Amino acid sequence: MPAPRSDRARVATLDAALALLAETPYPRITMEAIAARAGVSKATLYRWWRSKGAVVVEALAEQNRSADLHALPDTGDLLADLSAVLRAIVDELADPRHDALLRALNVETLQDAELRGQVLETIFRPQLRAFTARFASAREREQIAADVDDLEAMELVVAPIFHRWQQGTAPLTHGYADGVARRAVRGISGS
Amino acid sequence: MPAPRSDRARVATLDAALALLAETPYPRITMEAIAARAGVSKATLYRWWRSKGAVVVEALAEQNRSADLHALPDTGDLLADLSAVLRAIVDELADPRHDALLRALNVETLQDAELRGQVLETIFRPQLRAFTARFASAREREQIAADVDDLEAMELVVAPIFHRWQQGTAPLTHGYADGVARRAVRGISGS
Amino acid sequence: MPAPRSDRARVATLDAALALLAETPYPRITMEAIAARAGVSKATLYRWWRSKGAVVVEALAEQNRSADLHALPDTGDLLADLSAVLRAIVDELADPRHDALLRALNVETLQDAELRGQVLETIFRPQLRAFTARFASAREREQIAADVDDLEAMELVVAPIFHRWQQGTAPLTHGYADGVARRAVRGISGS
Amino acid sequence: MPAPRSDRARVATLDAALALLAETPYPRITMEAIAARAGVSKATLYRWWRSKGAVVVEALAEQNRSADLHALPDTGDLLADLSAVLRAIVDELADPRHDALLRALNVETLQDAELRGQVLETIFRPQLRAFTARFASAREREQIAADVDDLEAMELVVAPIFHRWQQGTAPLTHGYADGVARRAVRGISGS
DNA sequence: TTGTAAACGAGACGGTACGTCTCGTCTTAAT
DNA sequence: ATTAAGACGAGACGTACCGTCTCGTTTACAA
Repeated sequence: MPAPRSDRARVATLDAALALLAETPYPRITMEAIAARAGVSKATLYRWWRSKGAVVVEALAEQNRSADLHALPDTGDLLADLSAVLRAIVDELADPRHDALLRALNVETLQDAELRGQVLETIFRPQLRAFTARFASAREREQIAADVDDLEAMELVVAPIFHRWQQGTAPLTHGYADGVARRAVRGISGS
Repeated sequence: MPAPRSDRARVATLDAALALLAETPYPRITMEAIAARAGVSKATLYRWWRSKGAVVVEALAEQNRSADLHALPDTGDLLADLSAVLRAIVDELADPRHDALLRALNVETLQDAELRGQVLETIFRPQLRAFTARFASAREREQIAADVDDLEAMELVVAPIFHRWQQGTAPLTHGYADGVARRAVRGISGS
Repeated sequence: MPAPRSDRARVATLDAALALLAETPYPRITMEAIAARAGVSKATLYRWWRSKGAVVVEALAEQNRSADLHALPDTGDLLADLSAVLRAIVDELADPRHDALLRALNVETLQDAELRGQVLETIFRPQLRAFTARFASAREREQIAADVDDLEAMELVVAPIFHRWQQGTAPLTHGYADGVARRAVRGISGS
Repeated sequence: MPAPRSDRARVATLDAALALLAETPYPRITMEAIAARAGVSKATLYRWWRSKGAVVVEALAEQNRSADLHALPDTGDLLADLSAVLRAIVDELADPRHDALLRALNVETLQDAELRGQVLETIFRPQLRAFTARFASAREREQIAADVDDLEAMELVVAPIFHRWQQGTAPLTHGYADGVARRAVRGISGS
């Protein structure tokens, strides 16, 4: 009998969050600002989201759904394909917009296990599936050891990239992406 | 006649920060609380540190200096040694105290490039040197490919652990540590 | 054709208001709470009453109607009778329940002329009539000057009590009630 | 050693409160608005005053101090003097500005015993002293009964006026003021 | 000059209550 | 028996304040 949840409010909120993320340093974004920008009341915000992080995570998840980035190339050459993927990631991370977004996301998930789970489901999982697909084809060609599962393989491939990005241990270049791909492919290959 | 910077205040501040980190969720720690706990005025705090993050980073750096964790075992068996190291890291990360500390550190460095650099110098660099020492011995035995530098090797080894820890993609076990060590050693090996 | 006003809702609302008045400091009573307590929707509340004050005034008027406090003693001794009445008022005002109720009522009527009129009609007027009856009998005995009307007389009698109650200028005792009665009777007496 | 209370903030706050009282219906005045108008932070407001009412009471007390309305005429004719005073009060209450102020004041004191005490000290007491002075001179002429104290006398005189003002039982005219004065003087007179 | 203590302006926080507004359901009478 | 006006419950919504908190600065005094 009560009025159902307003989809307008929901969409406006997520849009506002994305817009603010694009123009404002993350920690300076406030619930107050999101509410104002969305033309939505704070009461409504807090009714549906626990925190700024929760809004942002859902916004990014939404955005991720529409985008169908989720397919890896399959030329038959695993090393080449992974190199391409890692280079693409490196390029994305070089974009200040994307960089800021990802930092914001990590700041939140570092501190909130529930959001971590949500990100896992809505953002990480689809990407893992893309890797799984590519790995399946590689396994047919016996390019991957039998005792390595898809998650382990994916993490060996991508973790060094994100590590360098996050810690800033050294410049994040295409060259590094190629090196990581080479070492990772060797690492997961059978014999 | 001018009073020089009070070392008492400095030490008290860093101690207070560490104490608070041990008992309070990081985002709820405030400069106010650090000042109160240290018996130091906020003015003094802000005179010497830019932010909560800066205090915390310096406190952890200090702590890191005293501890001499910085040496890897060298039994001649690279895989075994790295497995041991990764297992030790996994154990540390399982400690809620350590877990919270590292999350706090990452939250700050994600958002502040200057702190990132500071952490790099005072915390990461010493650890890298420990790996470098171990890798040098491995290179003599030709267990590491010539075109892999120490930083690249180290990141291949440790990044998957930290990735899984941070993202919570799956449980962080000794078994995973062993697997990562195995794949990474293969990945950086020559021939 | 339309559904008529639901008496159930009306009664439930007024009952809820009285119940809340008995247990909660007035300014902390809310329309929200009245609605919830009465099992009535806020829309219904606002359909029939302009404000919290309007609900409360009607509730008290209702309550006042059932009670037939409205008769003054008539022993022939005007001073004694008025003393008794004023002592009774003093006793009522000493009851925290009654005290709170009357404060709430005054808070509302101070700020809302319409409610003031309503209270005048439903609460004050019946009490005035009781005084009028007693004064009529006094006039027969020529105990009241001809140029003093009933309202003037009543106000001289009761106002000092309410003034002391409201302003807290001094303790509100039976002794004071007697004094006020004595002075007022003298004040309204002929020659 | 600490910074003392800022008099600038205090004065700005009280001024802002008075200004708002002059232009805005009392219940629509908010702490928020007072803070904004005064250029003072809400934290400072709440540091020094418990509530809106507390600010207003102090503001009016301050204003009252500067004004020295506090002296009654003394022509020797008690009735005439009191008539004049009551007429002056009636005139004041007819001024919408003053009316609103006094209603606001009563709304607060009705609900807050502490404020009531404060008003008693800072506003009522000085006025009582003025009456006391006039009554002293009347007592010398034996115009007041010995068993009537000054407070009792004053309340008999002024309460009917304020009662009619507050309850709106009938129009508040000079004629009524004269009548009240006449009855009250008779009521407190000896013989 | 340095440090301490506390007040300050700014403004976000999480939350409450307001009064309005859909919703569907239920209750009347007048068809 | 059907309809339609409208009262009703539930509760979501935008608006506006609440009273508290954090933060970095400032002020005034002490050492």
